[in-house]
Amino acid sequence: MGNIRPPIPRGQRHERRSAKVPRCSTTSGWISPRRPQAPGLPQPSRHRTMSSHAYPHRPLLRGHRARPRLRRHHRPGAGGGGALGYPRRARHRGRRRRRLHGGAQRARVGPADRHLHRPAAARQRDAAAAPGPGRVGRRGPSGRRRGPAAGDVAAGAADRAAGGRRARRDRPGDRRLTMPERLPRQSEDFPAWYVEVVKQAGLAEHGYARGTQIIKAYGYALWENMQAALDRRFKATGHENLYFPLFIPQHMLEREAEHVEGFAPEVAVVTYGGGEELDEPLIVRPTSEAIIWSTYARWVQSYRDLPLLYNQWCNVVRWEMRTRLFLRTSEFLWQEGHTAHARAEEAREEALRMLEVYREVAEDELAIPVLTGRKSESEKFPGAVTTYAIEGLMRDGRALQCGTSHFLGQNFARAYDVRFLNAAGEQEYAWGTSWGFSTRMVGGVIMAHGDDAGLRLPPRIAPVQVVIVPIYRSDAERSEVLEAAARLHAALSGNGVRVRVDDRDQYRPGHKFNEWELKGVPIRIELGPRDVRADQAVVVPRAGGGKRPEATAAVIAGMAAWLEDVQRTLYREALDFREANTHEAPDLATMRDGIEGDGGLWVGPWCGDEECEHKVTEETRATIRVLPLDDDAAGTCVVCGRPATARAVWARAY
RNA sequence: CGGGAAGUGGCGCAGUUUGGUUAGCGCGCUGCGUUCGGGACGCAGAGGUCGGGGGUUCAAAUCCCCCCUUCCCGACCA
Repeated sequence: MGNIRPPIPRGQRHERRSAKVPRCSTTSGWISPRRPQAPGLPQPSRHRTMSSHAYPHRPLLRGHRARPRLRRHHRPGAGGGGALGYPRRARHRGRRRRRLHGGAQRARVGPADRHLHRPAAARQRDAAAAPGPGRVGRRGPSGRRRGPAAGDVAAGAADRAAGGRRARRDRPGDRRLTMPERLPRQSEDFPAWYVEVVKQAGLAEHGYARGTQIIKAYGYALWENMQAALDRRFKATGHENLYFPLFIPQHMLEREAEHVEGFAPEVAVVTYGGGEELDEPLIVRPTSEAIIWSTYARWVQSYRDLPLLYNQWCNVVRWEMRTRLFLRTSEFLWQEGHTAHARAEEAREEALRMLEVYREVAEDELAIPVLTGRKSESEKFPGAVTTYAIEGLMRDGRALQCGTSHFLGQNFARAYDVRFLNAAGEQEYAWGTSWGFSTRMVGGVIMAHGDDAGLRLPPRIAPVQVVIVPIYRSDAERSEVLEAAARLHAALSGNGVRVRVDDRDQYRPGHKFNEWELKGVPIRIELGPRDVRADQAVVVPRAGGGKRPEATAAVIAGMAAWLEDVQRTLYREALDFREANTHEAPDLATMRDGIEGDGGLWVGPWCGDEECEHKVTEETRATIRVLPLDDDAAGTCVVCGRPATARAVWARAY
């Protein structure tokens, strides 16, 4: 596959550039080009700043052609930082930059950077010089594209028989695709398969700003079904929804030390609004603990005000280095629950209760088996006492964190002064939890279940559960079949099945079969004249079975159960896959080889020392995904041989 | 931030090395017709600031300079 670009209409690309000066601008990091740095916050240095070229707040930035990047740590005396000190990462990057620039105490790094690289034109010349493979199309002698070449027919048939898709490469070794709707094979190039399936199934495409995404109707419908599954469980466990603002005054975020240190590098800040520089920059929320706990301070006086059990559905922004549709985007959608309690045990129970809600939704609704447990110190949420997580295994052998629930202790209550008078008449800090589940899980569903033909969606969350594809030749047949399809549609949808009739005239049935398989619809019904006459339909589940004719009455009566079969099959296959790819780690070397090979989950005793944890990560690029709660800590650490304090599950993760 | 690849109709690309008629091809799209049980075909059409800005030239998609954007790998990352 070549590069995959967001399909930006040229007109719009142009327009974007010549657009009117925006009323406010967002920059990454705590950067304001004309002002001294706001005190107290560390300066992240690893992110790019949007330049004045792309976002021309011209009146304010005139004369600042160079990138308006200010780096606190280039200044003398900045090393001590504010009261909160530096984030580790910022410090590290700082060292690196000083090397590059000969230690110059520069406040602004301008185009000098650029000269370190080869000019784009030169790079393009180099590329042009390299001979590429010839253009390949699936073309017969007549110049037609379609219609497999003679040799392909047998292969295609064999492929289909095996449940796979027809061979789609013209020559061995040619990785290019001839058609936008053909998918790369999952086994050959998983990342390419992922991007293509997301696009071709109509789930999402790239946005216009770096790392953003446009969630299309089909992808959003999938998310809405996940939302519904979560939301009704939140309500059932006593929570209410509310909404806090997108913008958070900068000072608010600074109060919890670990929290700000964890998030500072990936925060976006608004410094201009209404054409003027703001007195106090506004953070675009990366999460809402700061603003919510600030508010809880006003809401809580006595133990009678507790617990507070709130959730919000919203977007958050985190400036990420590398992004992938759904899995890691600069802006994403999620829910964040925030609760406050009078007693520690109660908060701890709440965190575990919501972890269980996440487990249930992942397994019962998304059909993704997950491991539950707590995170190691280095992986936990900044500001939490304990982070719990559910962790799933994707079909490429990498793990995906599917949801997190945090026991916050009194950390945020102390930072934001949330105190209450207890029954004994004493002032006490409240105990907190927070928990989140995001659109990332759309990516999880894709990667946990998808196959070479495309998505396979669990029926409980599939936007379309059943698609009816009518088949006909003449006009008479057409109306006969479409009438029968409409009757079937009415009957199924009357039973609560999400069903659609694909009556598009411009595509033939075969095309529709492939398209709906790509889109992961759990059950397809083929309905032709022969079926109508026999009062039957052909039923084709996306997972777990072949085609079979069924009497119309049976289709109507049996559909709910068949959908459940698909749901079960997907879960079963995912569970079998996980079990086949979960290994006991006897020692570091075995683990390294295994992870290097097929990936998977590697379980082994761990002494609890961060040094051992880092050593494994250095050697294998795997991290501790979870420390299962119920496992005993028998054995000795796979790294150092000391007695274990926990069993750890290791994997390379998304 | 380091390394690599790329920007030409909606999508995928050719053309750039060696500047020169009117910028091509496939898919998709529109209309009509024939088709329709596993990705149909014919005919006719529509659609392009060659990423942006400068420069060189009689002449620039093509040469030079600057800039922007995207993708991949690494570093980084809840």
